[in-house]
Amino acid sequence: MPGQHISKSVVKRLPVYLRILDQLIQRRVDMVSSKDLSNESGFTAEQIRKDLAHFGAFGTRGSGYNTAYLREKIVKIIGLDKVINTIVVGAGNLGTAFTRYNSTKNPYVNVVGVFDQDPRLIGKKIASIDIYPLDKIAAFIDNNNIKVAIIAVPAAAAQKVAELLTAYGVKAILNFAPVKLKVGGGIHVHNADLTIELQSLIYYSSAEEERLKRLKQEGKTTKSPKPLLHN
Amino acid sequence: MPGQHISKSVVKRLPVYLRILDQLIQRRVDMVSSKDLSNESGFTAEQIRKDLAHFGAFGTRGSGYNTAYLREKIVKIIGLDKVINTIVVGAGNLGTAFTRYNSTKNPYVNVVGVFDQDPRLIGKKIASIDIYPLDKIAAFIDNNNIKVAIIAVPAAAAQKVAELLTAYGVKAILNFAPVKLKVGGGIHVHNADLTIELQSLIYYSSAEEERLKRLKQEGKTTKSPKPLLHN
DNA sequence: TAGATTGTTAATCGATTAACAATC
DNA sequence: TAGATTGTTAATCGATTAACAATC
Repeated sequence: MPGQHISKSVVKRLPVYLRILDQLIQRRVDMVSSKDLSNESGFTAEQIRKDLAHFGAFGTRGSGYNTAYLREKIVKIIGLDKVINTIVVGAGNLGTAFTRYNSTKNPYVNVVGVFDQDPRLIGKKIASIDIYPLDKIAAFIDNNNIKVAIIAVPAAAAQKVAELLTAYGVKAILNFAPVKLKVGGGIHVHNADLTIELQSLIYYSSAEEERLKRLKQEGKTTKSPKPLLHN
Repeated sequence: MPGQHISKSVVKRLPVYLRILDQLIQRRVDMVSSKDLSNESGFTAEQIRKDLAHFGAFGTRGSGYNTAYLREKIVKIIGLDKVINTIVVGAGNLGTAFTRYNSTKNPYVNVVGVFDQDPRLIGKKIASIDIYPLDKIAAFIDNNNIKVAIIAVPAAAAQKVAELLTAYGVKAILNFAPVKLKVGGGIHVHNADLTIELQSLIYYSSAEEERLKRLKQEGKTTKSPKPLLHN
Protein backbone atom coordinates (compact mmCIF):
# COMPACT_ATOMS: atom_id res chain seq x y z
CA MET A 1 0.00 0.00 0.00
CA PRO A 2 2.53 2.64 -1.08
CA GLY A 3 1.69 6.32 -1.21
CA GLN A 4 0.69 7.59 2.25
CA HIS A 5 2.75 9.37 4.82
CA ILE A 6 5.44 7.30 6.51
CA SER A 7 5.81 7.42 10.29
CA LYS A 8 9.02 8.33 12.05
CA SER A 9 9.30 4.88 13.59
CA VAL A 10 9.36 3.30 10.15
CA VAL A 11 11.93 5.76 8.82
CA LYS A 12 14.22 5.07 11.76
CA ARG A 13 14.23 1.37 11.01
CA LEU A 14 15.11 1.70 7.34
CA PRO A 15 18.82 2.39 7.89
CA VAL A 16 18.96 -0.69 10.12
CA TYR A 17 17.66 -2.83 7.28
CA LEU A 18 20.12 -1.18 4.94
CA ARG A 19 23.06 -1.95 7.21
CA ILE A 20 22.05 -5.59 7.49
CA LEU A 21 21.55 -5.90 3.75
CA ASP A 22 25.00 -4.43 3.10
CA GLN A 23 26.48 -7.03 5.42
CA LEU A 24 24.58 -9.86 3.73
CA ILE A 25 25.60 -8.69 0.27
CA GLN A 26 29.22 -8.58 1.35
CA ARG A 27 28.86 -12.16 2.54
CA ARG A 28 27.37 -12.99 -0.87
CA VAL A 29 24.00 -13.99 0.53
CA ASP A 30 21.43 -13.17 -2.11
CA MET A 31 18.13 -14.03 -0.55
CA VAL A 32 16.89 -13.10 2.90
CA SER A 33 13.58 -13.71 4.64
CA SER A 34 11.81 -11.32 6.99
CA LYS A 35 12.59 -13.91 9.65
CA ASP A 36 16.32 -13.58 8.98
CA LEU A 37 16.09 -9.82 9.04
CA SER A 38 14.25 -10.11 12.32
CA ASN A 39 17.08 -12.10 13.85
CA GLU A 40 19.64 -9.54 12.80
CA SER A 41 17.67 -6.42 13.66
CA GLY A 42 15.65 -7.39 16.70
CA PHE A 43 12.43 -6.15 15.09
CA THR A 44 9.69 -8.69 14.43
CA ALA A 45 9.34 -10.28 11.01
CA GLU A 46 5.76 -8.95 10.75
CA GLN A 47 6.91 -5.45 11.44
CA ILE A 48 9.66 -5.66 8.86
CA ARG A 49 7.27 -6.91 6.20
CA LYS A 50 4.83 -4.17 7.08
CA ASP A 51 7.52 -1.50 6.97
CA LEU A 52 8.64 -2.57 3.53
CA ALA A 53 5.09 -2.94 2.25
CA HIS A 54 4.61 0.78 2.80
CA PHE A 55 6.84 1.35 -0.19
CA GLY A 56 6.02 -1.54 -2.47
CA ALA A 57 6.12 -5.29 -2.87
CA PHE A 58 9.82 -6.08 -2.92
CA GLY A 59 9.80 -9.73 -1.95
CA THR A 60 8.93 -13.05 -3.50
CA ARG A 61 6.41 -15.25 -1.69
CA GLY A 62 7.94 -18.52 -0.70
CA SER A 63 11.52 -17.36 -0.85
CA GLY A 64 11.99 -13.90 0.64
CA TYR A 65 13.78 -10.78 -0.52
CA ASN A 66 16.62 -10.49 -2.98
CA THR A 67 19.29 -8.68 -0.98
CA ALA A 68 20.72 -6.54 -3.77
CA TYR A 69 17.30 -5.58 -5.05
CA LEU A 70 15.93 -4.71 -1.61
CA ARG A 71 19.05 -2.77 -0.78
CA GLU A 72 18.69 -0.72 -3.92
CA LYS A 73 15.07 0.04 -3.09
CA ILE A 74 15.83 1.08 0.48
CA VAL A 75 18.70 3.27 -0.66
CA LYS A 76 16.26 5.08 -2.93
CA ILE A 77 13.54 5.29 -0.31
CA ILE A 78 15.85 6.95 2.20
CA GLY A 79 17.34 9.15 -0.47
CA LEU A 80 20.87 7.78 -0.34
CA ASP A 81 21.03 7.05 -4.06
CA LYS A 82 22.95 10.24 -4.72
CA VAL A 83 25.95 11.76 -2.96
CA ILE A 84 24.88 13.37 0.29
CA ASN A 85 27.08 16.14 1.61
CA THR A 86 26.75 17.45 5.15
CA ILE A 87 28.56 19.84 7.42
CA VAL A 88 29.43 19.63 11.09
CA VAL A 89 29.19 22.79 13.19
CA GLY A 90 31.44 22.71 16.23
CA ALA A 91 34.90 21.14 16.28
CA GLY A 92 34.90 20.16 19.95
CA ASN A 93 34.97 16.63 21.31
CA LEU A 94 31.71 15.52 19.82
CA GLY A 95 32.02 17.32 16.50
CA THR A 96 35.51 15.97 15.95
CA ALA A 97 34.63 12.42 16.94
CA PHE A 98 31.51 12.44 14.83
CA THR A 99 33.41 13.69 11.80
CA ARG A 100 36.10 11.04 12.14
CA TYR A 101 33.64 8.29 12.90
CA ASN A 102 31.42 9.18 9.99
CA SER A 103 34.30 9.25 7.54
CA THR A 104 35.20 5.63 8.24
CA LYS A 105 31.82 4.14 9.12
CA ASN A 106 29.17 5.83 7.03
CA PRO A 107 29.56 5.03 3.32
CA TYR A 108 26.44 6.94 2.35
CA VAL A 109 27.00 10.40 3.79
CA ASN A 110 30.05 12.68 3.51
CA VAL A 111 31.02 15.41 5.89
CA VAL A 112 32.49 18.02 3.55
CA GLY A 113 33.22 20.81 5.99
CA VAL A 114 33.56 21.51 9.70
CA PHE A 115 32.86 24.96 11.14
CA ASP A 116 34.02 26.56 14.36
CA GLN A 117 34.32 30.07 15.75
CA ASP A 118 37.66 29.44 17.44
CA PRO A 119 40.26 31.13 15.17
CA ARG A 120 42.98 28.74 16.37
CA LEU A 121 41.22 25.82 14.71
CA ILE A 122 40.71 27.41 11.31
CA GLY A 123 42.83 25.82 8.60
CA LYS A 124 43.31 22.63 10.56
CA LYS A 125 41.75 19.40 9.40
CA ILE A 126 39.72 16.57 10.88
CA ALA A 127 40.02 13.31 8.94
CA SER A 128 41.26 15.41 6.01
CA ILE A 129 38.21 17.68 6.14
CA ASP A 130 38.91 21.40 6.49
CA ILE A 131 37.82 23.46 9.46
CA TYR A 132 36.33 26.79 8.37
CA PRO A 133 35.35 29.89 10.33
CA LEU A 134 31.69 30.14 11.23
CA ASP A 135 31.18 33.26 9.14
CA LYS A 136 31.91 31.31 5.97
CA ILE A 137 29.05 28.95 6.62
CA ALA A 138 26.32 30.76 4.69
CA ALA A 139 28.31 30.83 1.49
CA PHE A 140 29.37 27.24 1.96
CA ILE A 141 25.81 25.99 2.40
CA ASP A 142 24.77 27.91 -0.65
CA ASN A 143 27.65 26.82 -2.88
CA ASN A 144 27.47 23.18 -1.89
CA ASN A 145 23.71 22.89 -1.65
CA ILE A 146 23.87 21.52 1.89
CA LYS A 147 20.54 20.18 3.11
CA VAL A 148 21.64 18.30 6.23
CA ALA A 149 23.86 19.50 9.07
CA ILE A 150 25.15 18.34 12.41
CA ILE A 151 25.14 20.71 15.39
CA ALA A 152 27.84 19.96 17.92
CA VAL A 153 28.26 23.33 19.59
CA PRO A 154 27.59 24.22 23.24
CA ALA A 155 23.95 24.50 24.28
CA ALA A 156 24.08 28.29 24.46
CA ALA A 157 25.14 28.62 20.82
CA ALA A 158 22.92 25.96 19.28
CA GLN A 159 19.75 27.96 18.64
CA LYS A 160 21.66 30.65 16.74
CA VAL A 161 23.44 28.06 14.66
CA ALA A 162 20.14 26.36 13.88
CA GLU A 163 18.69 29.65 12.66
CA LEU A 164 21.73 30.30 10.51
CA LEU A 165 21.59 26.85 8.98
CA THR A 166 17.90 26.88 8.19
CA ALA A 167 18.03 30.44 6.87
CA TYR A 168 20.37 29.20 4.15
CA GLY A 169 18.40 26.12 3.21
CA VAL A 170 19.30 23.31 5.60
CA LYS A 171 16.27 21.07 6.00
CA ALA A 172 17.38 18.49 8.54
CA ILE A 173 19.58 18.78 11.62
CA LEU A 174 21.21 16.21 13.84
CA ASN A 175 21.48 18.05 17.13
CA PHE A 176 23.97 17.01 19.81
CA ALA A 177 23.39 20.11 21.92
CA PRO A 178 21.22 19.68 25.01
CA VAL A 179 18.52 22.14 24.02
CA LYS A 180 15.21 21.97 22.24
CA LEU A 181 15.79 23.83 19.00
CA LYS A 182 13.00 26.07 17.77
CA VAL A 183 12.84 25.75 14.02
CA GLY A 184 10.32 26.59 11.36
CA GLY A 185 7.88 24.20 9.74
CA GLY A 186 9.30 21.65 7.38
CA ILE A 187 12.64 21.51 9.20
CA HIS A 188 13.43 18.21 10.86
CA VAL A 189 15.52 18.01 14.00
CA HIS A 190 16.81 14.76 15.41
CA ASN A 191 18.14 15.10 18.94
CA ALA A 192 21.11 13.01 19.98
CA ASP A 193 21.63 14.20 23.52
CA LEU A 194 24.16 11.79 24.99
CA THR A 195 23.70 12.97 28.57
CA ILE A 196 20.01 12.20 28.38
CA GLU A 197 20.61 8.83 26.79
CA LEU A 198 22.88 7.86 29.61
CA GLN A 199 20.73 9.27 32.38
CA SER A 200 17.62 7.51 31.21
CA LEU A 201 19.58 4.26 31.22
CA ILE A 202 20.25 4.70 34.92
CA TYR A 203 16.55 4.23 35.51
CA TYR A 204 16.92 0.64 34.37
CA SER A 205 20.09 -0.16 36.25
CA SER A 206 18.39 -0.83 39.56
CA ALA A 207 15.12 -2.56 40.35
CA GLU A 208 12.44 -0.09 39.36
CA GLU A 209 9.65 -1.44 41.60
CA GLU A 210 11.85 -1.03 44.67
CA ARG A 211 12.65 2.55 43.83
CA LEU A 212 9.08 3.51 43.07
CA LYS A 213 7.90 1.91 46.29
CA ARG A 214 10.46 3.82 48.29
CA LEU A 215 9.39 7.04 46.60
CA LYS A 216 5.78 6.32 47.49
CA GLN A 217 6.71 5.75 51.14
CA GLU A 218 8.53 9.05 51.37
CA GLY A 219 5.65 10.81 49.68
CA LYS A 220 3.51 10.08 52.72
CA THR A 221 5.82 12.03 55.02
CA THR A 222 7.21 14.77 52.74
CA LYS A 223 4.58 17.22 51.60
CA SER A 224 4.74 19.15 48.38
CA PRO A 225 5.95 22.59 49.53
CA LYS A 226 3.38 25.33 49.62
CA PRO A 227 4.02 28.01 47.05
CA LEU A 228 5.26 31.25 48.53
CA LEU A 229 2.87 34.14 48.10
CA HIS A 230 5.50 36.47 46.73
CA ASN A 231 7.11 35.80 43.37
CA MET B 1 -1.69 6.96 40.00
CA PRO B 2 1.75 5.78 41.06
CA GLY B 3 2.73 2.13 41.18
CA GLN B 4 2.43 0.59 37.73
CA HIS B 5 5.08 -0.05 35.14
CA ILE B 6 6.51 3.02 33.47
CA SER B 7 6.88 3.10 29.71
CA LYS B 8 10.15 3.76 27.92
CA SER B 9 8.81 6.96 26.38
CA VAL B 10 8.13 8.38 29.82
CA VAL B 11 11.55 7.38 31.16
CA LYS B 12 13.26 9.05 28.21
CA ARG B 13 11.56 12.34 28.96
CA LEU B 14 12.50 12.45 32.65
CA PRO B 15 16.11 13.55 32.08
CA VAL B 16 14.82 16.35 29.86
CA TYR B 17 12.67 17.65 32.70
CA LEU B 18 15.62 17.33 35.03
CA ARG B 19 17.87 19.36 32.76
CA ILE B 20 15.30 22.13 32.48
CA LEU B 21 14.71 22.17 36.24
CA ASP B 22 18.45 22.46 36.85
CA GLN B 23 18.56 25.46 34.55
CA LEU B 24 15.57 27.08 36.25
CA ILE B 25 17.02 26.52 39.70
CA GLN B 26 20.27 28.07 38.59
CA ARG B 27 18.30 31.09 37.41
CA ARG B 28 16.59 31.15 40.83
CA VAL B 29 13.16 30.48 39.43
CA ASP B 30 11.27 28.57 42.08
CA MET B 31 7.92 27.80 40.53
CA VAL B 32 7.25 26.41 37.08
CA SER B 33 4.04 25.41 35.31
CA SER B 34 3.58 22.47 32.98
CA LYS B 35 3.06 25.13 30.32
CA ASP B 36 6.52 26.57 31.00
CA LEU B 37 8.04 23.12 30.94
CA SER B 38 6.28 22.54 27.67
CA ASN B 39 7.88 25.61 26.12
CA GLU B 40 11.32 24.51 27.17
CA SER B 41 11.02 20.83 26.33
CA GLY B 42 8.79 20.76 23.28
CA PHE B 43 6.50 18.18 24.88
CA THR B 44 2.90 19.16 25.54
CA ALA B 45 1.85 20.40 28.96
CA GLU B 46 -0.71 17.59 29.24
CA GLN B 47 1.93 15.00 28.54
CA ILE B 48 4.27 16.47 31.12
CA ARG B 49 1.56 16.49 33.79
CA LYS B 50 0.66 12.93 32.92
CA ASP B 51 4.28 11.79 33.01
CA LEU B 52 4.78 13.27 36.46
CA ALA B 53 1.46 11.94 37.73
CA HIS B 54 2.77 8.41 37.17
CA PHE B 55 5.00 8.94 40.17
CA GLY B 56 2.93 11.12 42.47
CA ALA B 57 1.30 14.52 42.84
CA PHE B 58 4.23 16.92 42.90
CA GLY B 59 2.52 20.14 41.93
CA THR B 60 0.21 22.70 43.47
CA ARG B 61 -3.03 23.50 41.67
CA GLY B 62 -3.18 27.09 40.68
CA SER B 63 0.54 27.71 40.84
CA GLY B 64 2.53 24.86 39.32
CA TYR B 65 5.56 22.92 40.49
CA ASN B 66 8.23 23.97 42.96
CA THR B 67 11.42 23.59 40.94
CA ALA B 68 13.69 22.35 43.74
CA TYR B 69 11.09 19.92 45.03
CA LEU B 70 10.27 18.52 41.59
CA ARG B 71 13.94 18.24 40.74
CA GLU B 72 14.58 16.25 43.90
CA LYS B 73 11.71 13.91 43.08
CA ILE B 74 12.86 13.33 39.50
CA VAL B 75 16.41 12.72 40.64
CA LYS B 76 15.09 9.98 42.92
CA ILE B 77 12.77 8.53 40.30
CA ILE B 78 15.57 8.14 37.77
CA GLY B 79 17.92 6.87 40.44
CA LEU B 80 20.43 9.71 40.30
CA ASP B 81 20.25 10.43 44.03
CA LYS B 82 23.42 8.49 44.68
CA VAL B 83 26.78 8.53 42.93
CA ILE B 84 26.55 6.61 39.68
CA ASN B 85 29.78 5.17 38.33
CA THR B 86 30.10 3.87 34.80
CA ILE B 87 32.80 2.58 32.53
CA VAL B 88 33.48 3.15 28.85
CA VAL B 89 34.70 0.24 26.76
CA GLY B 90 36.67 1.34 23.71
CA ALA B 91 39.00 4.33 23.66
CA GLY B 92 38.56 5.18 19.99
CA ASN B 93 37.00 8.37 18.63
CA LEU B 94 33.58 7.86 20.12
CA GLY B 95 34.70 6.40 23.46
CA THR B 96 37.18 9.20 23.99
CA ALA B 97 34.76 11.94 23.00
CA PHE B 98 32.00 10.48 25.12
CA THR B 99 34.26 10.27 28.16
CA ARG B 100 35.41 13.85 27.80
CA TYR B 101 31.97 15.15 27.05
CA ASN B 102 30.41 13.35 29.97
CA SER B 103 33.00 14.62 32.41
CA THR B 104 32.12 18.23 31.68
CA LYS B 105 28.45 18.00 30.81
CA ASN B 106 26.88 15.28 32.92
CA PRO B 107 26.85 16.17 36.62
CA TYR B 108 24.97 13.03 37.61
CA VAL B 109 27.07 10.24 36.17
CA ASN B 110 30.83 9.62 36.43
CA VAL B 111 32.95 7.63 34.05
CA VAL B 112 35.46 6.00 36.39
CA GLY B 113 37.39 3.85 33.93
CA VAL B 114 38.01 3.40 30.23
CA PHE B 115 38.97 0.01 28.78
CA ASP B 116 40.73 -0.87 25.56
CA GLN B 117 42.60 -3.84 24.16
CA ASP B 118 45.26 -1.74 22.48
CA PRO B 119 48.36 -2.05 24.73
CA ARG B 120 49.67 1.32 23.52
CA LEU B 121 46.78 3.12 25.20
CA ILE B 122 47.07 1.46 28.61
CA GLY B 123 48.22 3.85 31.30
CA LYS B 124 47.16 6.91 29.34
CA LYS B 125 44.30 9.05 30.52
CA ILE B 126 41.19 10.63 29.07
CA ALA B 127 39.96 13.66 31.00
CA SER B 128 42.03 12.38 33.93
CA ILE B 129 40.37 8.95 33.79
CA ASP B 130 42.72 5.97 33.43
CA ILE B 131 42.67 3.62 30.46
CA TYR B 132 42.90 -0.01 31.56
CA PRO B 133 43.45 -3.22 29.60
CA LEU B 134 40.32 -5.13 28.71
CA ASP B 135 41.33 -8.13 30.80
CA LYS B 136 41.07 -6.06 33.96
CA ILE B 137 37.44 -5.30 33.31
CA ALA B 138 35.86 -8.16 35.26
CA ALA B 139 37.66 -7.30 38.47
CA PHE B 140 36.95 -3.63 37.98
CA ILE B 141 33.21 -4.15 37.55
CA ASP B 142 33.18 -6.34 40.62
CA ASN B 143 35.22 -4.04 42.84
CA ASN B 144 33.38 -0.90 41.86
CA ASN B 145 29.92 -2.38 41.61
CA ILE B 146 29.43 -1.07 38.08
CA LYS B 147 25.85 -1.42 36.84
CA VAL B 148 25.96 0.75 33.73
CA ALA B 149 28.48 0.69 30.89
CA ILE B 150 29.07 2.31 27.54
CA ILE B 151 30.15 0.21 24.56
CA ALA B 152 32.19 2.14 22.01
CA VAL B 153 34.13 -0.67 20.35
CA PRO B 154 33.94 -1.78 16.70
CA ALA B 155 30.84 -3.71 15.67
CA ALA B 156 32.71 -7.00 15.49
CA ALA B 157 33.80 -6.81 19.13
CA ALA B 158 30.62 -5.47 20.66
CA GLN B 159 28.72 -8.70 21.31
CA LYS B 160 31.64 -10.21 23.21
CA VAL B 161 32.03 -7.09 25.29
CA ALA B 162 28.33 -7.11 26.09
CA GLU B 163 28.57 -10.69 27.29
CA LEU B 164 31.56 -9.88 29.45
CA LEU B 165 29.85 -6.88 30.99
CA THR B 166 26.59 -8.61 31.78
CA ALA B 167 28.36 -11.69 33.11
CA TYR B 168 29.85 -9.51 35.81
CA GLY B 169 26.70 -7.68 36.77
CA VAL B 170 26.20 -4.78 34.38
CA LYS B 171 22.46 -4.20 33.99
CA ALA B 172 22.27 -1.39 31.43
CA ILE B 173 24.35 -0.64 28.34
CA LEU B 174 24.61 2.40 26.12
CA ASN B 175 25.69 0.89 22.83
CA PHE B 176 27.40 2.95 20.14
CA ALA B 177 28.34 -0.07 18.04
CA PRO B 178 26.20 -0.67 14.94
CA VAL B 179 24.94 -4.12 15.95
CA LYS B 180 21.91 -5.49 17.71
CA LEU B 181 23.31 -6.88 20.95
CA LYS B 182 21.87 -10.14 22.18
CA VAL B 183 21.58 -9.92 25.94
CA GLY B 184 19.73 -11.85 28.62
CA GLY B 185 16.47 -10.85 30.22
CA GLY B 186 16.56 -7.93 32.61
CA ILE B 187 19.44 -6.27 30.79
CA HIS B 188 18.63 -2.98 29.11
CA VAL B 189 20.39 -1.84 25.97
CA HIS B 190 20.03 1.63 24.54
CA ASN B 191 21.36 1.95 21.03
CA ALA B 192 23.02 5.19 19.98
CA ASP B 193 24.03 4.37 16.43
CA LEU B 194 25.16 7.67 14.96
CA THR B 195 25.28 6.41 11.39
CA ILE B 196 21.66 5.39 11.59
CA GLU B 197 20.64 8.66 13.19
CA LEU B 198 22.20 10.57 10.35
CA GLN B 199 20.94 8.31 7.58
CA SER B 200 17.37 8.44 8.77
CA LEU B 201 17.60 12.23 8.76
CA ILE B 202 18.40 12.16 5.06
CA TYR B 203 14.91 10.87 4.47
CA TYR B 204 13.56 14.22 5.61
CA SER B 205 16.01 16.39 3.72
CA SER B 206 14.18 16.21 0.41
CA ALA B 207 10.49 16.22 -0.38
CA GLU B 208 9.25 12.81 0.60
CA GLU B 209 6.15 12.71 -1.62
CA GLU B 210 8.31 13.35 -4.68
CA ARG B 211 10.65 10.56 -3.84
CA LEU B 212 7.93 8.05 -3.08
CA LYS B 213 6.14 8.92 -6.31
CA ARG B 214 9.30 8.42 -8.31
CA LEU B 215 9.82 5.06 -6.61
CA LYS B 216 6.29 4.03 -7.50
CA GLN B 217 6.86 4.98 -11.15
CA GLU B 218 9.97 2.89 -11.38
CA GLY B 219 8.23 0.00 -9.68
CA LYS B 220 6.01 -0.31 -12.74
CA THR B 221 8.92 -1.00 -15.03
CA THR B 222 11.43 -2.80 -12.79
CA LYS B 223 10.27 -6.19 -11.65
CA SER B 224 11.34 -7.84 -8.43
CA PRO B 225 13.99 -10.32 -9.58
CA LYS B 226 13.02 -13.94 -9.67
CA PRO B 227 14.83 -16.00 -7.06
CA LEU B 228 17.46 -18.30 -8.53
CA LEU B 229 16.77 -21.98 -8.04
CA HIS B 230 20.27 -22.74 -6.81
CA ASN B 231 21.66 -21.04 -3.71
C1' DT C 1 -14.26 34.86 45.36
C1' DA C 2 -11.97 34.65 40.69
C1' DG C 3 -8.16 32.94 38.17
C1' DA C 4 -4.89 29.59 37.42
C1' DT C 5 -3.19 25.21 36.97
C1' DT C 6 -2.97 20.57 38.49
C1' DG C 7 -4.29 15.54 38.39
C1' DT C 8 -7.27 12.28 36.26
C1' DT C 9 -10.61 10.28 33.34
C1' DA C 10 -12.33 9.60 28.66
C1' DA C 11 -11.58 9.83 23.59
C1' DT C 12 -8.51 9.52 19.90
C1' DC C 13 -4.89 8.32 17.46
C1' DG C 14 -1.10 5.53 15.89
C1' DA C 15 1.76 1.71 16.02
C1' DT C 16 2.48 -3.17 16.81
C1' DT C 17 0.95 -7.91 16.74
C1' DA C 18 -1.73 -11.62 15.08
C1' DA C 19 -3.83 -14.06 11.50
C1' DC C 20 -4.26 -15.62 7.04
C1' DA C 21 -5.15 -15.59 2.15
C1' DA C 22 -2.21 -15.06 -1.88
C1' DT C 23 1.33 -17.01 -4.42
C1' DC C 24 6.03 -18.26 -5.57
C1' DT D 1 1.70 -30.42 -5.49
C1' DA D 2 3.61 -29.22 -0.82
C1' DG D 3 6.20 -25.97 1.74
C1' DA D 4 7.57 -21.51 2.54
C1' DT D 5 7.07 -16.85 3.01
C1' DT D 6 5.15 -12.62 1.48
C1' DG D 7 1.66 -8.78 1.58
C1' DT D 8 -2.51 -7.25 3.74
C1' DT D 9 -6.39 -7.02 6.64
C1' DA D 10 -8.23 -7.20 11.32
C1' DA D 11 -7.48 -7.05 16.37
C1' DT D 12 -4.89 -5.38 20.08
C1' DC D 13 -2.21 -2.60 22.50
C1' DG D 14 -0.16 1.61 24.10
C1' DA D 15 0.64 6.31 23.97
C1' DT D 16 -0.96 10.95 23.16
C1' DT D 17 -4.50 14.47 23.24
C1' DA D 18 -8.60 16.52 24.90
C1' DA D 19 -11.58 17.72 28.48
C1' DC D 20 -12.70 18.90 32.93
C1' DA D 21 -13.46 18.47 37.83
C1' DA D 22 -10.62 19.39 41.86
C1' DT D 23 -8.37 22.76 44.38
C1' DC D 24 -4.79 26.05 45.50
